[in-house]
Amino acid sequence: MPYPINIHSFPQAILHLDANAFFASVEQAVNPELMGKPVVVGKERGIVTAVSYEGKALGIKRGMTIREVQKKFPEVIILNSDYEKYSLYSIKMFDILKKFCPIVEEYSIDEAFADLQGLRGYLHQSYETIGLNIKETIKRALGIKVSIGISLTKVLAKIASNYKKPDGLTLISGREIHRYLRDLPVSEVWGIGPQRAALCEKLGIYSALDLASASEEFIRKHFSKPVYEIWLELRGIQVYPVVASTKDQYKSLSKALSFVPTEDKEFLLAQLAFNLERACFKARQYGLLAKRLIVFLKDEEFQTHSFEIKMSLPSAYPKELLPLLTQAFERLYKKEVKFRQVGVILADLTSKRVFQLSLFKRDHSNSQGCLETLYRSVDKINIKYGRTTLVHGVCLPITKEKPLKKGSSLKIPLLSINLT
DNA sequence: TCTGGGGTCCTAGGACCC
DNA sequence: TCTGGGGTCCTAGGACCC
Repeated sequence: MPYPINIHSFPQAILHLDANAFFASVEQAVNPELMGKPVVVGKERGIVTAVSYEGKALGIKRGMTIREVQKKFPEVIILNSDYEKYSLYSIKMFDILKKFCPIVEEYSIDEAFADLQGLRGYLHQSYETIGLNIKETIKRALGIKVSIGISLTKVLAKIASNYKKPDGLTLISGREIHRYLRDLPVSEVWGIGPQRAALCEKLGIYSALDLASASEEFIRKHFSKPVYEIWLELRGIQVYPVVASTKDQYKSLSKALSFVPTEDKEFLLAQLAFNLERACFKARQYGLLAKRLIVFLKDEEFQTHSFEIKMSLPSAYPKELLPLLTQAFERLYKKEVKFRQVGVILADLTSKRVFQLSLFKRDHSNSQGCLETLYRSVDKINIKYGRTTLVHGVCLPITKEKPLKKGSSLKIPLLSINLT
């Protein structure tokens, strides 16, 4: 396939790799019988989380209910999602990419950026050849098709990888940028969401080229910093570096659940407490402790109301955090307002090991040590018998009448204990 | 004591992404 | 996709301090 591109005009180059319909592709790769057939993942949630290209061709989209798919397309193969399997494939895929270019940023489970600058000379290959080799190696080793885009900046590389979707390879050189931006709606540029797109339209900017051609003065006058940076990237000026790092370190960690809007105070607090349990559980699994706790409620108009509490000692233990959660909730709750979602964020996360080695040296005689021991046992039981076997009593009213939104399946705790 | 200007830090809320 | 869940980063405004 010809790529009529002057690859010698690259002063710098960034590659974006995007696995196509990743979860469904992995399932097809694992089970060759599924190859070429419409496959849908997300059975356990009742909602389509991923669709193979054969399924997309039928008109199946993300977010559809599984029931609807079964009814309309009985031939479709419907599977539970298996994150561990996908993570494994993700790691293998990125490992291959790293063999070609050492500087790789794992952006999400199925996307990565790589800095190609200087590699052309080093590998004695054109960027196009490098891209093709990466694609072929991944296809051969893993049975997965990916799309690759190569251009001057991250934003342009994103546009390039998106240009030809299943199994594509697109290079955008400096002198060709305008050709790719001309027919691209500004709302499809990475970083331009509904709000910024609406502002663009108001200012007479419709295509990505309109945005890129605006003057610096105009951009600075009407837009915020992120849009200014996108503007630079569209013009081929690198703003966002490729940060080589594995994406396994969280800066924050959150849990939230939506329900039919209610002002039931006991119910809302129970939901919050349950979210806190889940967030803390996850933090403990990663060996993390939080220095800040943020509690938020979303009202019927989708406005969020949040309150932040700083902990004197980092924690991932509901026993310690529940009183703080309750305080925060009291400040945010208004009895005349209905809320549709509540959640917690654990922020300023630090590694448990580092914290303990420096301060406590695994001393179990202090309260933190006791809590850690206690929760280690709780976690063992919950892992063995289900995540909500042991929870704090305050969570129990989540089982109250409030019907949950479609598709959500909340497991009801078997047992609650008062951890003292 | 008042006025003014300017810097930094913090926090609640927004916007966006996958 | 009339809006699910889990992340990151930015910003406006207040508090506080010279």
